[in-house]
Amino acid sequence: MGKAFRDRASFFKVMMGDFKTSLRIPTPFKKRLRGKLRSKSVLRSARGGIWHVAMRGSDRDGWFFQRGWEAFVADHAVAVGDFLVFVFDGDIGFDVKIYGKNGCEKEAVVSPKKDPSETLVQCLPANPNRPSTATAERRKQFIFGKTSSGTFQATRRPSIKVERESVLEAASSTKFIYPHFIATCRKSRRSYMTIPMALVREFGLTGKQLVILRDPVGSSWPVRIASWRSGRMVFATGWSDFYKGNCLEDGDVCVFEFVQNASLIHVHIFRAKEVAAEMDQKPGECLLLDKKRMSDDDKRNVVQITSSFKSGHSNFIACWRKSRSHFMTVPSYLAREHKLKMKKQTILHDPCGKSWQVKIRERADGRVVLATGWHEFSKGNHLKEGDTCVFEFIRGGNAIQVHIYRKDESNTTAGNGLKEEINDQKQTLNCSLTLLS
DNA sequence: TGTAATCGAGACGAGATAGA
DNA sequence: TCTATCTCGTCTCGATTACA
Repeated sequence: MGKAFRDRASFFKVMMGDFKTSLRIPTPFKKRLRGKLRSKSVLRSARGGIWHVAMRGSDRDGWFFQRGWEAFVADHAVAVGDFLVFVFDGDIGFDVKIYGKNGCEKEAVVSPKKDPSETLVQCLPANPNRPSTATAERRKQFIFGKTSSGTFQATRRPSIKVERESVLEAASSTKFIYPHFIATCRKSRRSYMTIPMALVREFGLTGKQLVILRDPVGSSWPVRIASWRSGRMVFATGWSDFYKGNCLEDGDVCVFEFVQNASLIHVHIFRAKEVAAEMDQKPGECLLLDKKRMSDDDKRNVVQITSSFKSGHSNFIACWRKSRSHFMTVPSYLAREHKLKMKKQTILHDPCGKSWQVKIRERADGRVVLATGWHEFSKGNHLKEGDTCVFEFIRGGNAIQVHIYRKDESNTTAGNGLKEEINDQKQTLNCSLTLLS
């Protein structure tokens, strides 16, 4: 067990009176840390999310958590009589533990607030010129793809359950200040955790032997970094202690946030069971292809779509590119699920209702692609670089409804009631295309 | 224009090995 | 014997290149 909660500056507050809009910081605490506290601070809850709060006030009238505090209160259902412990991390903010009136620690009620404009953008693509880093993220997307049957069918991962998609989404949607990577815990990896090569290169980890992992409750865990013969770098000795000490389970998602130039790594934990319970009523979401290759605009565009697009059918999203002008790869598990290899051809329905016959080809490496006919579909629907297509398998997979989200149109709606506008976008698009034709 | 082959990189499961 | 650590082979994809 590493450095514990009690070893850092901290204070506690019992929630009384008008605590929902602002919270007074004890004056002695403020004086003690004079110069160390920032006007913009962050609160980290035990479940791993981050809330940004502004610190306002004066030495005469006292200092308060204000803007942003209200959201923290709401997200954690903080109530009168709750007991909160704030532990200063010595840098940017506080780790917060919340105890209810029954004396037990409370869990967060909802996921940290999402900001579609920033989601996905802060995950570190260490070197955008290297396709391999995109591959890593891309693979995660495929691994967590959803089928209409609600289970995953990746060949090598037959037992993965649907909650993993949710917990990964919750982790991906949370804002983090520093470069970070996201990894799913598995029993088979309880004794080590692979570090993406992008981060290894970015932080020069090859020369490092020890890092400190800080868990959500503020405990520090020294973990050795091992370099394997394959070139892979992993959290080795010490990781299993962290795994057990934080009661990690198969499917839980950890976000490793590299602070202080990677000598200290904050680990945010998203428990699969908890997130799955929250997401129970959330219908199937889309599978996104190779988001790391996208521009920031495209990412924002797609995030808006994924947050608004709901379907009971299996589906996937792809950004249109010149390299995909002649064929479009279908994720392998969806191809298997709908037996596309046997079908040889399928029907694409565009947003105008027009049908396009497209041949299905199996490439030598086993990949299934939309081939002859796809190019005509692209031209006929005026697809351009950056446009986003959602492929929804309908009629038992015998046809595919293609929803098109124009890059230009999406950009113009950014920031203004996005969800409602995106929901209406299909209709707008249908009208504009009807006019064009 | 359309299709196929190849490459590179990393995730992952399974199994081997080392050590307590 | 059990657990931790390490290695290997398989799988996946987009990009690139070659060819018809």
